[in-house]
Amino acid sequence: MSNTTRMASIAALLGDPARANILTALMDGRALTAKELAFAAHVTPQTASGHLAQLTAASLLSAEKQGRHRYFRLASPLVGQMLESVMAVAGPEPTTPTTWRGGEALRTARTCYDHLAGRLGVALADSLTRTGHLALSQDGGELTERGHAFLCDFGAEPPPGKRVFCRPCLDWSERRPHIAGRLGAALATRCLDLKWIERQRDSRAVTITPAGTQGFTETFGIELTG
Amino acid sequence: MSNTTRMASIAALLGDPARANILTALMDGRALTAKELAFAAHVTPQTASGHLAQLTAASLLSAEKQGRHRYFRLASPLVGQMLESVMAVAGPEPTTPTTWRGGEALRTARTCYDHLAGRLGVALADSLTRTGHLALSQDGGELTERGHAFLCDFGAEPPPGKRVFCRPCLDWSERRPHIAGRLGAALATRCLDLKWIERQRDSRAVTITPAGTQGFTETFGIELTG
DNA sequence: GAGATAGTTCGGTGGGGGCCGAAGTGTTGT
DNA sequence: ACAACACTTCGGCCCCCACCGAACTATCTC
Repeated sequence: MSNTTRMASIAALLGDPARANILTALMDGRALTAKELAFAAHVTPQTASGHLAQLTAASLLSAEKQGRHRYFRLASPLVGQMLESVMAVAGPEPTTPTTWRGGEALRTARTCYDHLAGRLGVALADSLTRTGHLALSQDGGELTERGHAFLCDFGAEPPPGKRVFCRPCLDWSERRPHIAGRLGAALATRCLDLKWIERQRDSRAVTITPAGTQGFTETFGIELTG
Repeated sequence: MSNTTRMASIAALLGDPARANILTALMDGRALTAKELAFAAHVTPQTASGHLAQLTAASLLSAEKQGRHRYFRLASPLVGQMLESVMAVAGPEPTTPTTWRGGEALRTARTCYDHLAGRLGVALADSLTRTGHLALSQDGGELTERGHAFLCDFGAEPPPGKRVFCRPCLDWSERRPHIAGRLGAALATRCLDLKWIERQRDSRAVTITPAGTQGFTETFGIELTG
């Protein structure tokens, strides 16, 4: 296969609107699920699945399986550079401010299923670990006795249930683990109840209220500089 | 039209093998005719004409008419950067050495119809003008009496004919005029007869022989540093 | 185990677009 | 005037591929 033929096949992948939407949705470095990408591309999940298969086969995307989800991200910074250079030729606006700010909000704090992710989620996990309340291992986590008391006091005692108690979940924007499982869900629920955070419409992003800023600092020693 | 849609339509233009061949053929900054590009893309002139129309409509190429030819070139350096970034993702080899050296050879000296172009062609025009043998204007040129004698002595007296005697022709790699018309053809013919230059197979490039290097220096004061 | 959800595969449909032959326009050179 | 040449436009053919509905697998929750 010649040089230009390879180039053409790569460019052809970018040339479909659905795939272009998928790629631009991933341009800020986050990893998204197939369903989220289908929504971003305005196509059904089947169609998106086909596109995602093509993009990963061409090594434009890398995929990682996590539970019943598959997270996709740009395979390398080179791909992002390519997209930017095409956008530079295509249009006057480099990137719309709204898109970027939405991405920034998601990086700061967002939900991941029913628990917290983003800088806030990672900071919570760091705080509990650093203070000796929680021990996170590769595929699980245990509360210490002090940690259990601490969380009961906070009002985030995890309810009983068959679901796994605590599990580290790789945070795709921070690339470090946050807390999932019943424990993670209880923490998120309690923070919502306290109105430290608020869900946003049509987005997984959550906003940190002024009460939350104070509370996270006083209770967990968290200062988010985002 | 949204941001990503514009990007997709640009990328779709690169996504066709014929158009990709056309664009890569122009990557070294030269301007080529529609027919040459059709050959490079391995399609018929009609097909190439359609592709060229699309590429110029999208402002990826700029076209300039010269006589019965239309010269196409990349519309801006941004386009070249885009192509390079796609190639960077597409393949391990940035550019094959042979392609580049061919382009370099063409820049040094080549034929343009029946006269000389490239650095050599421009240098010849410069030399004759500087020494007061030739006066080039916007759309023509005249030999001085001394210039006529000089060329007769050199053995490049232009034959009579209906064709225009001398005309400046914009050199697409040097972006400065070289000499066309009967005068340009006579110069080229004489240089070939003297074996100062030799045609190459399957290319418009010409090579300068050792005799040529000496002759161009002694007779015209030309030193090509290419 | 039952139900829900994420993702994939398969088959059929439809539209878009690349390709060339033929014919038309404009320019060049004798 | 005439032939040669560069280039374009038109018309029709045909293939490729994006798309979705339906059905299937895998995982999670209860």
